[in-house]
Amino acid sequence: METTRPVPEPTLRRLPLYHRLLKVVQGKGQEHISCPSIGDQLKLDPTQVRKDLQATGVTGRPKVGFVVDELVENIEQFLGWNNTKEAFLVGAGNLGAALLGYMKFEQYGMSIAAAFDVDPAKVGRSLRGKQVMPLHKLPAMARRLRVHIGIITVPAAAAQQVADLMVEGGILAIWNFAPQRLRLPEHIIVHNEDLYGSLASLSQRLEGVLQEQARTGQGSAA
Amino acid sequence: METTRPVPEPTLRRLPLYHRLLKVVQGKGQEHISCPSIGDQLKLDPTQVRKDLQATGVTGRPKVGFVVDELVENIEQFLGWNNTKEAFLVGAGNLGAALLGYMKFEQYGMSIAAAFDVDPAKVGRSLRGKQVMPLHKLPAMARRLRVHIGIITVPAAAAQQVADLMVEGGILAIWNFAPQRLRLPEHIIVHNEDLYGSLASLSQRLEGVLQEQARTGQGSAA
DNA sequence: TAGATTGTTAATCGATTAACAATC
DNA sequence: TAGATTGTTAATCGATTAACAATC
Repeated sequence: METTRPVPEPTLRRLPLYHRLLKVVQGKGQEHISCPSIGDQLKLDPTQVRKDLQATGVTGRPKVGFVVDELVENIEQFLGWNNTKEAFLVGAGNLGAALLGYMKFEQYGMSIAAAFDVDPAKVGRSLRGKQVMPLHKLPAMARRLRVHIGIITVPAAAAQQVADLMVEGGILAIWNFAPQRLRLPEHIIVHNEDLYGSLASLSQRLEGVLQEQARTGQGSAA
Repeated sequence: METTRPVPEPTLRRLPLYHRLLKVVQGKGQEHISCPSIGDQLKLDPTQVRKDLQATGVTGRPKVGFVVDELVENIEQFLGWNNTKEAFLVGAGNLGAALLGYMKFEQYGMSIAAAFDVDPAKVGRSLRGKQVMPLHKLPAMARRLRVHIGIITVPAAAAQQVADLMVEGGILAIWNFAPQRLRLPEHIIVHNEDLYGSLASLSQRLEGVLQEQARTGQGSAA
């Protein structure tokens, strides 16, 4: 029995990028598109684009390229954007509020069903149109509503405890925005967003450029 | 002349993780720590931990490990957390407000000096204690204050235009939260945060698990 | 000393990129 | 047809992991 190799993480992350471009192209009424053309617009290697698209199951025609409508449909299908999954968000602070309100996750296959918090001042009210429930109710509600995604936007110190409650509620995938690695059962899927790591990398690279400038004496005179 | 190899991106992203753990360890009064111990607590390979730490320039002692204080100091030094860099944030919406207020970036070497927006209703007011300025003033202010970091939290459609203004202002590093790839001069450092890509990956993996469950018939009965 | 841990070199692994025949 | 593009296999590249002598 052949074990189907999982689709590479980088590919999964690029698919929404293609989707966005394709929607624009679709809006212009263009029917076909080639990998070199996509690669050119997105600054990606054409071969890489082709491999990524093939992961979704589409096939193209030499000389012509791929059918735009088909590509859009396949990506949506492949990423499960058609059957929306429900999520619970824990931590109704600034970041939590931003995720609740700003992002149009519904288009991307996820709907945040409710928010949770321990702060009595927040519980019971509604935030960006979503009810804020007391945290201790999460496990029971997650089981009852069969919610499988948990979003953590609490301070680092509280993250592990929240994650434990999510697991107790049968949640299978956790999107963790707290700067804290979680200890979880093997089968749980975790994505650590880790903004500090991202910032660290950006700032270290910048440090290098600035020192280079200082050394060669080319200041901010552009 | 030997060209010093740049530190791998994944290493840079892990350094804040070590730092956080080390601060905890430091708080407990522990003086030394070994790579196997760090790896154990962070679920990372000990050799990887050693390589990462070596990138910052520290050396350890066999059998004993590394001096905690020295590690903390070296990481902070290496990531440039000691001399704080100033940043401008553009897009005073939900996410922008969250980044302005929630995150304690100051501890991590970055301070957001001001926010910008095109919305007259937002301009002139202050948000989370920071002034919101009209966008068109960004280039001149960035040059005058020698701000080198730009944070983009505007809708995708406006992102490129904002990026162009940043470049005009001499900004060297862009932290982009808009789901839009930017066309920039070669020397500009960009980090795309791309939450949709992250979500896509999470949800596709979950899809796989759910289908597996459906196939083998083990429902949510834990 | 014995044994854990470092520093370093080699092997593995996975993703990106290059090469090229097949095809429309 | 000629030539661009696909599909696929091979080469490259970089990061992770393994192996092992040096050392405290």
